[in-house]
Amino acid sequence: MLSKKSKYALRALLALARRPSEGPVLISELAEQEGIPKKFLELILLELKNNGILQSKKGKGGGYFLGRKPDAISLGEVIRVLDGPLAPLPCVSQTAYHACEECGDEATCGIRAVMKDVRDATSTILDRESLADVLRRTERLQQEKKKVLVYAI
Amino acid sequence: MLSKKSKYALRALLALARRPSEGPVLISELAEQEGIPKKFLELILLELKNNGILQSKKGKGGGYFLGRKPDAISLGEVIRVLDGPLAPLPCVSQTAYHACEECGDEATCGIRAVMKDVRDATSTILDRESLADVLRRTERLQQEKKKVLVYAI
DNA sequence: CATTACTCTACTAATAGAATAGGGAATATA
DNA sequence: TATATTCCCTATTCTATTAGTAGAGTAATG
Repeated sequence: MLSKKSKYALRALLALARRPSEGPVLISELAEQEGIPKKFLELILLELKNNGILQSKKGKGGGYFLGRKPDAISLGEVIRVLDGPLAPLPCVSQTAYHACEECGDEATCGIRAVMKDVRDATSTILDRESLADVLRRTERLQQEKKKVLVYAI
Repeated sequence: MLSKKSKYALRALLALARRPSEGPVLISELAEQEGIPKKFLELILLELKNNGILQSKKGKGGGYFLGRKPDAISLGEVIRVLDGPLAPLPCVSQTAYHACEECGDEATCGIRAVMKDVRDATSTILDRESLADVLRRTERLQQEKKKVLVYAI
Protein backbone atom coordinates (compact mmCIF):
# COMPACT_ATOMS: atom_id res chain seq x y z
CA MET A 1 0.00 0.00 0.00
CA LEU A 2 1.10 3.50 -0.83
CA SER A 3 1.91 5.55 2.28
CA LYS A 4 0.22 8.86 2.97
CA LYS A 5 3.58 10.48 2.37
CA SER A 6 3.63 9.29 -1.23
CA LYS A 7 0.00 10.14 -1.78
CA TYR A 8 0.51 13.66 -0.38
CA ALA A 9 3.64 14.05 -2.48
CA LEU A 10 1.86 13.10 -5.67
CA ARG A 11 -1.04 15.42 -4.96
CA ALA A 12 1.26 18.33 -4.22
CA LEU A 13 3.36 17.68 -7.30
CA LEU A 14 0.28 17.43 -9.49
CA ALA A 15 -0.96 20.70 -8.04
CA LEU A 16 2.34 22.31 -9.03
CA ALA A 17 2.27 20.68 -12.46
CA ARG A 18 -1.19 22.08 -13.09
CA ARG A 19 0.05 25.66 -12.73
CA PRO A 20 2.00 26.62 -15.83
CA SER A 21 5.19 28.15 -14.35
CA GLU A 22 3.46 30.59 -12.06
CA GLY A 23 6.62 30.87 -10.00
CA PRO A 24 7.27 29.52 -6.51
CA VAL A 25 4.27 28.29 -4.53
CA LEU A 26 4.05 28.46 -0.74
CA ILE A 27 4.00 25.26 1.32
CA SER A 28 1.06 26.65 3.21
CA GLU A 29 -0.84 27.30 -0.01
CA LEU A 30 -0.31 23.75 -1.23
CA ALA A 31 -1.15 22.34 2.19
CA GLU A 32 -4.41 24.22 2.39
CA GLN A 33 -5.39 23.55 -1.21
CA GLU A 34 -4.77 19.80 -0.93
CA GLY A 35 -5.83 19.31 2.67
CA ILE A 36 -2.43 18.14 3.86
CA PRO A 37 -1.00 18.92 7.36
CA LYS A 38 1.38 21.79 6.68
CA LYS A 39 4.33 20.66 8.79
CA PHE A 40 4.10 17.17 7.36
CA LEU A 41 4.03 18.49 3.82
CA GLU A 42 7.11 20.55 4.67
CA LEU A 43 9.09 17.35 5.34
CA ILE A 44 7.80 15.77 2.16
CA LEU A 45 8.63 18.71 -0.09
CA LEU A 46 12.07 18.98 1.47
CA GLU A 47 12.78 15.35 0.69
CA LEU A 48 11.56 15.82 -2.87
CA LYS A 49 13.87 18.81 -3.15
CA ASN A 50 16.84 16.87 -1.79
CA ASN A 51 16.21 14.32 -4.52
CA GLY A 52 16.11 16.81 -7.34
CA ILE A 53 12.39 16.56 -8.00
CA LEU A 54 11.60 19.99 -6.62
CA GLN A 55 13.48 23.25 -6.34
CA SER A 56 12.90 26.00 -3.82
CA LYS A 57 13.42 29.64 -3.18
CA LYS A 58 13.67 31.18 0.28
CA GLY A 59 12.38 34.47 1.63
CA LYS A 60 9.57 36.65 0.41
CA GLY A 61 8.22 35.56 -2.94
CA GLY A 62 9.77 32.17 -2.30
CA GLY A 63 8.28 28.71 -2.28
CA TYR A 64 8.56 25.46 -4.15
CA PHE A 65 8.47 24.72 -7.86
CA LEU A 66 9.12 21.69 -10.04
CA GLY A 67 12.75 20.88 -10.72
CA ARG A 68 11.91 19.46 -14.14
CA LYS A 69 9.06 19.54 -16.58
CA PRO A 70 6.02 17.50 -15.56
CA ASP A 71 6.66 14.98 -18.33
CA ALA A 72 10.13 14.28 -16.91
CA ILE A 73 8.95 13.33 -13.42
CA SER A 74 7.63 9.79 -13.15
CA LEU A 75 5.41 8.43 -10.42
CA GLY A 76 7.93 5.65 -9.86
CA GLU A 77 10.65 8.13 -9.00
CA VAL A 78 8.45 9.98 -6.52
CA ILE A 79 7.24 6.83 -4.81
CA ARG A 80 10.77 5.44 -4.54
CA VAL A 81 11.96 8.60 -2.81
CA LEU A 82 9.24 8.50 -0.17
CA ASP A 83 8.32 4.83 0.20
CA GLY A 84 11.47 3.08 -0.92
CA PRO A 85 11.79 0.39 -3.58
CA LEU A 86 8.82 -0.75 -5.64
CA ALA A 87 9.89 -4.39 -5.52
CA PRO A 88 7.93 -6.79 -3.31
CA LEU A 89 11.18 -8.45 -2.23
CA PRO A 90 14.62 -6.87 -1.73
CA CYS A 91 16.19 -9.60 -3.88
CA VAL A 92 14.34 -8.35 -6.99
CA SER A 93 14.87 -4.64 -6.47
CA GLN A 94 16.89 -2.83 -9.12
CA THR A 95 17.33 0.33 -7.10
CA ALA A 96 17.84 -1.20 -3.63
CA TYR A 97 18.93 -4.79 -4.09
CA HIS A 98 19.99 -6.92 -1.22
CA ALA A 99 19.79 -10.65 -0.75
CA CYS A 100 16.97 -12.18 1.26
CA GLU A 101 18.25 -13.71 4.48
CA GLU A 102 18.01 -17.46 4.53
CA CYS A 103 17.28 -17.79 0.85
CA GLY A 104 19.03 -20.98 -0.12
CA ASP A 105 19.79 -20.16 -3.73
CA GLU A 106 18.57 -16.97 -5.33
CA ALA A 107 19.18 -18.20 -8.85
CA THR A 108 16.72 -21.06 -8.50
CA CYS A 109 14.11 -19.49 -6.20
CA GLY A 110 10.67 -19.79 -7.78
CA ILE A 111 9.10 -17.19 -5.50
CA ARG A 112 11.78 -14.75 -6.53
CA ALA A 113 11.10 -15.43 -10.21
CA VAL A 114 7.42 -14.58 -9.80
CA MET A 115 8.16 -11.51 -7.69
CA LYS A 116 10.58 -10.31 -10.32
CA ASP A 117 7.72 -10.42 -12.82
CA VAL A 118 5.63 -8.37 -10.39
CA ARG A 119 8.39 -5.84 -9.92
CA ASP A 120 8.89 -5.51 -13.66
CA ALA A 121 5.19 -5.05 -14.31
CA THR A 122 4.90 -2.43 -11.58
CA SER A 123 7.93 -0.42 -12.53
CA THR A 124 7.06 -0.58 -16.22
CA ILE A 125 3.87 1.28 -15.40
CA LEU A 126 5.11 3.65 -12.71
CA ASP A 127 8.35 4.62 -14.44
CA ARG A 128 6.48 5.32 -17.67
CA GLU A 129 3.67 7.43 -16.21
CA SER A 130 4.70 11.02 -15.61
CA LEU A 131 2.96 13.86 -13.81
CA ALA A 132 1.97 15.16 -17.25
CA ASP A 133 0.46 11.77 -18.12
CA VAL A 134 -1.58 11.78 -14.93
CA LEU A 135 -2.91 15.24 -15.67
CA ARG A 136 -3.88 14.14 -19.17
CA ARG A 137 -5.62 11.09 -17.75
CA THR A 138 -7.56 13.26 -15.34
CA GLU A 139 -8.68 15.53 -18.16
CA ARG A 140 -9.75 12.61 -20.29
CA LEU A 141 -11.72 11.12 -17.42
CA GLN A 142 -13.40 14.45 -16.79
CA GLN A 143 -14.42 14.73 -20.43
CA GLU A 144 -15.79 11.21 -20.44
CA LYS A 145 -17.79 12.01 -17.36
CA LYS A 146 -19.23 15.11 -19.02
CA LYS A 147 -20.25 13.06 -22.05
CA VAL A 148 -22.04 10.57 -19.86
CA LEU A 149 -23.90 13.43 -18.21
CA VAL A 150 -24.93 14.88 -21.59
CA TYR A 151 -26.24 11.54 -22.76
CA ALA A 152 -28.15 11.21 -19.52
CA ILE A 153 -30.17 14.38 -20.15
CA MET B 1 7.07 -5.23 0.42
CA LEU B 2 5.97 -8.74 1.24
CA SER B 3 5.83 -9.38 4.99
CA LYS B 4 7.74 -12.23 6.60
CA LYS B 5 4.38 -13.80 7.33
CA SER B 6 3.62 -14.11 3.62
CA LYS B 7 7.12 -15.27 2.80
CA TYR B 8 7.01 -17.92 5.52
CA ALA B 9 3.56 -18.99 4.38
CA LEU B 10 4.67 -19.42 0.79
CA ARG B 11 7.74 -21.41 1.81
CA ALA B 12 5.70 -23.69 4.05
CA LEU B 13 3.05 -24.21 1.39
CA LEU B 14 5.66 -24.97 -1.24
CA ALA B 15 7.26 -27.47 1.11
CA LEU B 16 3.90 -29.18 1.46
CA ALA B 17 3.26 -29.03 -2.28
CA ARG B 18 6.61 -30.70 -2.94
CA ARG B 19 5.59 -33.80 -0.98
CA PRO B 20 3.13 -35.83 -3.05
CA SER B 21 0.30 -36.49 -0.53
CA GLU B 22 2.50 -37.90 2.15
CA GLY B 23 -0.21 -37.26 4.71
CA PRO B 24 -0.23 -34.62 7.46
CA VAL B 25 3.02 -32.83 8.22
CA LEU B 26 3.93 -31.52 11.66
CA ILE B 27 4.26 -27.79 12.26
CA SER B 28 7.55 -28.45 13.98
CA GLU B 29 8.84 -30.38 10.98
CA LEU B 30 7.98 -27.57 8.58
CA ALA B 31 9.38 -25.00 10.97
CA GLU B 32 12.69 -26.75 11.26
CA GLN B 33 12.98 -27.59 7.59
CA GLU B 34 12.28 -24.02 6.48
CA GLY B 35 13.97 -22.21 9.36
CA ILE B 36 10.82 -20.51 10.61
CA PRO B 37 10.09 -19.81 14.32
CA LYS B 38 7.73 -22.61 15.27
CA LYS B 39 5.19 -20.60 17.27
CA PHE B 40 5.03 -17.98 14.56
CA LEU B 41 4.48 -20.58 11.88
CA GLU B 42 1.70 -21.99 14.03
CA LEU B 43 -0.25 -18.74 13.71
CA ILE B 44 0.37 -18.58 10.00
CA LEU B 45 -0.76 -22.12 9.25
CA LEU B 46 -3.84 -21.61 11.40
CA GLU B 47 -4.81 -18.56 9.41
CA LEU B 48 -4.26 -20.43 6.17
CA LYS B 49 -6.47 -23.20 7.48
CA ASN B 50 -9.22 -20.78 8.50
CA ASN B 51 -9.18 -19.52 4.94
CA GLY B 52 -9.51 -22.91 3.33
CA ILE B 53 -5.99 -23.10 1.96
CA LEU B 54 -4.84 -25.75 4.42
CA GLN B 55 -6.53 -28.56 6.29
CA SER B 56 -5.39 -30.11 9.54
CA LYS B 57 -5.67 -33.21 11.62
CA LYS B 58 -5.23 -33.24 15.38
CA GLY B 59 -3.64 -35.80 17.66
CA LYS B 60 -1.02 -38.38 16.94
CA GLY B 61 -0.32 -38.77 13.26
CA GLY B 62 -1.84 -35.32 12.77
CA GLY B 63 -0.48 -32.20 11.15
CA TYR B 64 -1.22 -29.90 8.22
CA PHE B 65 -1.84 -30.70 4.57
CA LEU B 66 -2.97 -28.74 1.54
CA GLY B 67 -6.69 -28.11 1.28
CA ARG B 68 -6.55 -28.20 -2.50
CA LYS B 69 -4.19 -29.35 -5.20
CA PRO B 70 -1.09 -27.17 -5.64
CA ASP B 71 -2.33 -25.93 -9.01
CA ALA B 72 -5.48 -24.59 -7.36
CA ILE B 73 -3.72 -22.39 -4.81
CA SER B 74 -2.49 -19.09 -6.18
CA LEU B 75 0.15 -16.84 -4.67
CA GLY B 76 -2.33 -13.98 -4.79
CA GLU B 77 -4.76 -15.81 -2.54
CA VAL B 78 -2.06 -16.63 0.01
CA ILE B 79 -0.69 -13.10 0.11
CA ARG B 80 -4.15 -11.58 0.44
CA VAL B 81 -4.88 -13.76 3.47
CA LEU B 82 -1.73 -12.74 5.30
CA ASP B 83 -0.89 -9.26 4.03
CA GLY B 84 -4.27 -7.98 2.93
CA PRO B 85 -5.15 -6.55 -0.48
CA LEU B 86 -2.65 -6.41 -3.33
CA ALA B 87 -3.84 -2.99 -4.48
CA PRO B 88 -1.59 0.03 -3.81
CA LEU B 89 -4.66 2.09 -2.88
CA PRO B 90 -7.88 0.96 -1.19
CA CYS B 91 -9.92 2.67 -3.90
CA VAL B 92 -8.63 0.24 -6.55
CA SER B 93 -8.91 -2.95 -4.52
CA GLN B 94 -11.30 -5.56 -5.84
CA THR B 95 -11.25 -7.66 -2.69
CA ALA B 96 -11.19 -4.88 -0.08
CA TYR B 97 -12.47 -1.73 -1.70
CA HIS B 98 -13.05 1.40 0.24
CA ALA B 99 -12.95 5.01 -0.84
CA CYS B 100 -9.85 7.10 -0.13
CA GLU B 101 -10.59 9.82 2.40
CA GLU B 102 -10.47 13.29 0.92
CA CYS B 103 -10.48 12.09 -2.66
CA GLY B 104 -12.52 14.69 -4.45
CA ASP B 105 -13.87 12.55 -7.27
CA GLU B 106 -12.83 8.95 -7.66
CA ALA B 107 -14.15 8.72 -11.22
CA THR B 108 -11.77 11.40 -12.47
CA CYS B 109 -8.72 10.75 -10.26
CA GLY B 110 -5.65 10.29 -12.43
CA ILE B 111 -3.56 8.75 -9.66
CA ARG B 112 -6.30 6.20 -9.12
CA ALA B 113 -6.32 5.35 -12.84
CA VAL B 114 -2.59 4.59 -12.81
CA MET B 115 -2.82 2.63 -9.56
CA LYS B 116 -5.62 0.60 -11.02
CA ASP B 117 -3.28 -0.41 -13.83
CA VAL B 118 -0.69 -1.40 -11.24
CA ARG B 119 -3.22 -3.44 -9.30
CA ASP B 120 -4.39 -5.20 -12.45
CA ALA B 121 -0.86 -6.02 -13.53
CA THR B 122 0.04 -7.35 -10.09
CA SER B 123 -3.04 -9.47 -9.61
CA THR B 124 -2.87 -10.81 -13.13
CA ILE B 125 0.48 -12.31 -12.26
CA LEU B 126 -0.15 -13.37 -8.67
CA ASP B 127 -3.61 -14.82 -9.24
CA ARG B 128 -2.35 -16.78 -12.23
CA GLU B 129 0.75 -18.29 -10.62
CA SER B 130 -0.04 -21.30 -8.47
CA LEU B 131 2.11 -23.28 -6.05
CA ALA B 132 2.51 -25.86 -8.80
CA ASP B 133 3.71 -23.16 -11.21
CA VAL B 134 6.29 -21.98 -8.71
CA LEU B 135 7.59 -25.52 -8.26
CA ARG B 136 7.85 -25.92 -12.01
CA ARG B 137 9.70 -22.62 -12.25
CA THR B 138 12.13 -23.74 -9.57
CA GLU B 139 12.80 -26.99 -11.43
CA ARG B 140 13.34 -25.19 -14.70
CA LEU B 141 15.76 -22.76 -13.04
CA GLN B 142 17.66 -25.64 -11.47
CA GLN B 143 18.01 -27.37 -14.84
CA GLU B 144 19.22 -24.19 -16.48
CA LYS B 145 21.76 -23.80 -13.74
CA LYS B 146 22.98 -27.36 -14.28
CA LYS B 147 23.34 -26.72 -18.00
CA VAL B 148 25.44 -23.66 -17.35
CA LEU B 149 27.65 -25.68 -15.05
CA VAL B 150 28.06 -28.41 -17.67
CA TYR B 151 29.05 -25.87 -20.29
CA ALA B 152 31.50 -24.39 -17.84
CA ILE B 153 33.43 -27.64 -17.49
C1' DC C 1 -6.77 -42.02 29.84
C1' DA C 2 -2.39 -40.36 28.56
C1' DT C 3 0.05 -38.61 24.83
C1' DT C 4 0.24 -36.08 20.80
C1' DA C 5 -0.60 -32.11 18.17
C1' DC C 6 -3.39 -28.51 16.64
C1' DT C 7 -6.32 -24.16 18.55
C1' DC C 8 -6.84 -19.91 20.49
C1' DT C 9 -6.11 -15.70 23.20
C1' DA C 10 -3.08 -12.69 25.14
C1' DC C 11 1.12 -10.42 25.59
C1' DT C 12 5.68 -8.11 24.40
C1' DA C 13 9.37 -5.77 21.77
C1' DA C 14 10.84 -3.42 17.94
C1' DT C 15 9.99 -0.81 13.96
C1' DA C 16 7.64 2.12 10.80
C1' DG C 17 3.99 5.54 9.81
C1' DA C 18 2.00 9.92 10.65
C1' DA C 19 2.41 13.60 12.39
C1' DT C 20 3.97 17.99 15.68
C1' DA C 21 7.31 21.40 17.63
C1' DG C 22 10.51 24.84 17.37
C1' DG C 23 14.63 27.07 16.49
C1' DG C 24 17.98 28.16 12.51
C1' DA C 25 19.43 29.99 8.00
C1' DA C 26 18.76 32.43 3.77
C1' DT C 27 16.54 36.07 1.08
C1' DA C 28 13.97 40.21 -0.30
C1' DT C 29 12.84 44.70 0.59
C1' DA C 30 12.11 48.81 3.23
C1' DT D 1 21.14 46.88 7.95
C1' DA D 2 16.91 45.58 10.19
C1' DT D 3 13.05 42.82 9.68
C1' DA D 4 9.57 40.03 7.88
C1' DT D 5 9.19 36.09 5.14
C1' DT D 6 9.94 31.48 3.96
C1' DC D 7 12.28 27.40 3.58
C1' DC D 8 15.67 24.14 6.40
C1' DC D 9 16.59 20.80 9.77
C1' DT D 10 16.55 17.98 14.04
C1' DA D 11 14.11 16.06 17.61
C1' DT D 12 10.09 14.30 19.76
C1' DT D 13 5.51 12.18 20.19
C1' DC D 14 1.73 9.05 19.26
C1' DT D 15 -0.16 5.16 17.08
C1' DA D 16 -0.35 1.02 14.41
C1' DT D 17 1.84 -2.80 12.48
C1' DT D 18 5.15 -6.46 12.34
C1' DA D 19 7.45 -10.17 14.36
C1' DG D 20 7.66 -13.15 17.72
C1' DT D 21 6.61 -15.57 22.52
C1' DA D 22 3.77 -17.89 26.16
C1' DG D 23 0.63 -20.87 27.84
C1' DA D 24 -3.73 -22.87 28.64
C1' DG D 25 -7.35 -25.36 25.97
C1' DT D 26 -9.39 -28.88 22.74
C1' DA D 27 -9.58 -32.87 19.85
C1' DA D 28 -7.91 -37.33 18.20
C1' DT D 29 -5.40 -41.57 18.71
C1' DG D 30 -3.92 -45.80 20.62
